[in-house]
Amino acid sequence: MKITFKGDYALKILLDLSLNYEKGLVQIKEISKRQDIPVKYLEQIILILKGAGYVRSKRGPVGGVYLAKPPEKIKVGEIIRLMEGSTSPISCVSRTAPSKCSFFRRCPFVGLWTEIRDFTNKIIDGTTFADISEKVENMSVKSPDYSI
Amino acid sequence: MKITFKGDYALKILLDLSLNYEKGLVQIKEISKRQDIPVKYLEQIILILKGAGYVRSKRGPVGGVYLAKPPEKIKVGEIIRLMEGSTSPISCVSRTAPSKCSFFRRCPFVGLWTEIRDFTNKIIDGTTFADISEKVENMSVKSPDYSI
DNA sequence: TTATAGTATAGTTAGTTGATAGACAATAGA
DNA sequence: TCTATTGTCTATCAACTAACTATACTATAA
Repeated sequence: MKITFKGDYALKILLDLSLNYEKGLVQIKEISKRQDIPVKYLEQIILILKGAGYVRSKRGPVGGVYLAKPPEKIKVGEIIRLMEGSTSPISCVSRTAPSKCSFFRRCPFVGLWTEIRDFTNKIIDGTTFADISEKVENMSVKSPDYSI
Repeated sequence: MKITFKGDYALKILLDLSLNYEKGLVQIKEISKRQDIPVKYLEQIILILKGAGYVRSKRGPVGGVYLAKPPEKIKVGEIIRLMEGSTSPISCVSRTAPSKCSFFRRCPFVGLWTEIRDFTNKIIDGTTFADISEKVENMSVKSPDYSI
């Protein structure tokens, strides 16, 4: 698994929205500033998140975006797969988009890739944005200037 | 960690040389055929492996390439890092080529990336080409047409 | 001397990443 | 209704990477 800026940005956006889940609407501009993401690029990512049902929005003045479901219902893994595709180290062991390899049936490396894939999935699917938010809040107690 | 064709090819090359460790010289052409790797691309990979000290060669007729050290002294992880670079899912937690992130000190995602990085390293550094060769040999007993 | 086999480096093509630009659509409030 | 504000949509682009492909060169055994 490789996380690019796109995936990293998406995670930061969802975390920002999670931390503001009770408040409601948040403006794209604000997220851009807080998370240091180019606003025009951020807009595109928001559209993907909207299309996948994680975010809803309201246009016009006092408009903004907000989470479509509670943070505890959104796994980090879902967002990574949405933005980056398969989490497998190599496509022959991908569950979401497998590719054929003539050696597959008897490839001596497959065991390694499968172990790594399974562990990775366990970690990222075992963490929700509620867990991540909680971490942030715990950090904020100790250092109140936390701004993410 | 993402394994591309380059890395995948390199692993297959080293496995081929490991299986032929006792025999000695192996021609690039032969490896190309057995492992189904474009010969010109394979040559480039061999040069990288040579430069890093894993392979030695002899030119001219009856020339060829061979392993510079025994298979049990070569970890899969070394080759992956040589060909693909860092094994970290994201550069902020890379040990080989770390990058700065303004959120790093208090990023709530870092824990996930670190766990994945450490597990990945454990797997690929805990396996040598002797282990992989052994797997192949065990497979071959059951299905003698194994050609990798 | 010549065929053989590795060495070295420079292209090439297609696709991806990380943006930027600009026109458009909805809506709250004057 | 007009206008400023905010999100929506599509196009474009430069830089980079992956995976080859091409070509000239060097060493060596017979």
